[in-house]
Amino acid sequence: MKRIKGFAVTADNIVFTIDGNSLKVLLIKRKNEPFKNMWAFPGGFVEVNEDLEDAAIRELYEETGVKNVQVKQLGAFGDPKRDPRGRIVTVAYISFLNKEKINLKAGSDAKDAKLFSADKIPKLATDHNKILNQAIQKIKHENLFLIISELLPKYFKLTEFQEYYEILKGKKFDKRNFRKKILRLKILQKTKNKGYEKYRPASLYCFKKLRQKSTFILFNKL
Amino acid sequence: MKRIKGFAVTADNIVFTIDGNSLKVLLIKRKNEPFKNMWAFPGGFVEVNEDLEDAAIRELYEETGVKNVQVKQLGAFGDPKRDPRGRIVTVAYISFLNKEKINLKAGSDAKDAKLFSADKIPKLATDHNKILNQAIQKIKHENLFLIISELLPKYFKLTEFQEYYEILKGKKFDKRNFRKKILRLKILQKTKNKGYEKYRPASLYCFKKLRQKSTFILFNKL
DNA sequence: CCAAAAGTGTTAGTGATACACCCATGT
DNA sequence: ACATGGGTGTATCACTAACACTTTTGG
Repeated sequence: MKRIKGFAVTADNIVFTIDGNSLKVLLIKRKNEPFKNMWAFPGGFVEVNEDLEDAAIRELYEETGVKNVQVKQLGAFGDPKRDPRGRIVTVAYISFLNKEKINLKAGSDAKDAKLFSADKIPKLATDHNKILNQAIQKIKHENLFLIISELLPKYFKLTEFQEYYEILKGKKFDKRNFRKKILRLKILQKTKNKGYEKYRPASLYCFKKLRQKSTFILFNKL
Repeated sequence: MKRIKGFAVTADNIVFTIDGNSLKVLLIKRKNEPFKNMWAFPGGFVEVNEDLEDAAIRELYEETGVKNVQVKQLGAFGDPKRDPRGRIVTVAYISFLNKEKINLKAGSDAKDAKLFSADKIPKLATDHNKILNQAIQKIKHENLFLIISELLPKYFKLTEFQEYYEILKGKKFDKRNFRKKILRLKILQKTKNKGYEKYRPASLYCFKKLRQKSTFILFNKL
């Protein structure tokens, strides 16, 4: 483990997905010191000529094979004692992925990659538990519809939409009221497709292509 | 102007206040290269053993004499080309100050310090215009009551509260409806003090000391 | 008594919540 | 025919928005 002179900057990814009926976080098991064998966010050093966000996306790809991700910055974490190698400031990025897109592969820096339920997180490397808590707080106060649109597949049932909403909010909603509320917003489009299942097939919906203005309206509606 | 090897990290302060009838931002005129003589946020290099937030608070004090500030992180900005001296990542912090507390003094790195109306900002050093826009966007989606509580003096008239709210929202509200709404939230306490002015004196209010729970409720009410 | 800001109530509309049954399909 | 999840309407309540006059004070 070599010490670092001056400042170094890392980019870390907090990748959320919904699987089964809970919110999950993608973590990797560290292969190297420091924090060897502990679970941590996928991430790593930003290169000197690389943009912070690009570094996050690159690291995520290298360590987990995940591609084409939209990331959103959570913030910088720079406690002087957060890394024994020296002064390492990390910039954390949040992303949301449909579970189908997560094709777990262990990369260079990771022995193993795994999804953990957000409410059953082990002790993570360095300050990653603190960062994760902040991320979870943040998403609770964000526009859930935008988040859900990233988590859902292209076509989905209203019931699935509601399930995701309930997982993110952490509580149940009345089906009739929920449907009225969503449909009133006119952000969804009913398609002619029907889900094929054991029982009565549901209508499938997709998101309308939004213009600037409607995105803004959405923002204020929760 | 000396070049920097590897990474350096700075902390910048975006200080908002309300003065007259507009939202203002505190800027300093840079004394040194790069961006000499341009307006910029008060800020500077984080020391190797210093926490990011502490650095922001220290720099703000050194450059403007402002003390006892609560700062909130906006995020990290790290375009590789944002500073000609090399790779400098900045972490930006937002704070809100009652105008009385801003006692402008030009410090080591600043020739001059001044409040600018948020809608009349000149071309600033490096990416500071971009950062400021992001800060303004952020506060529009934040809990205005918490922000107003930092901007107002300890005792204030409901009319002042409403003025501040209107400035932050960028529109006018009906006085009767506004008062009903605020008072219904029960976050304010009427005091026995009365403002002394030319005309009919107004009751002065202050914020109740909030417990955890009410802070949370507040959060969801806008 | 005049000027200026403080203070106060009612009504109509809109969105949120609570609540229970029938429908379409596969087996 | 039954089991399962899909789909629908109505009544109440709370909050929002529109709207104008009286009160208190200093000069």
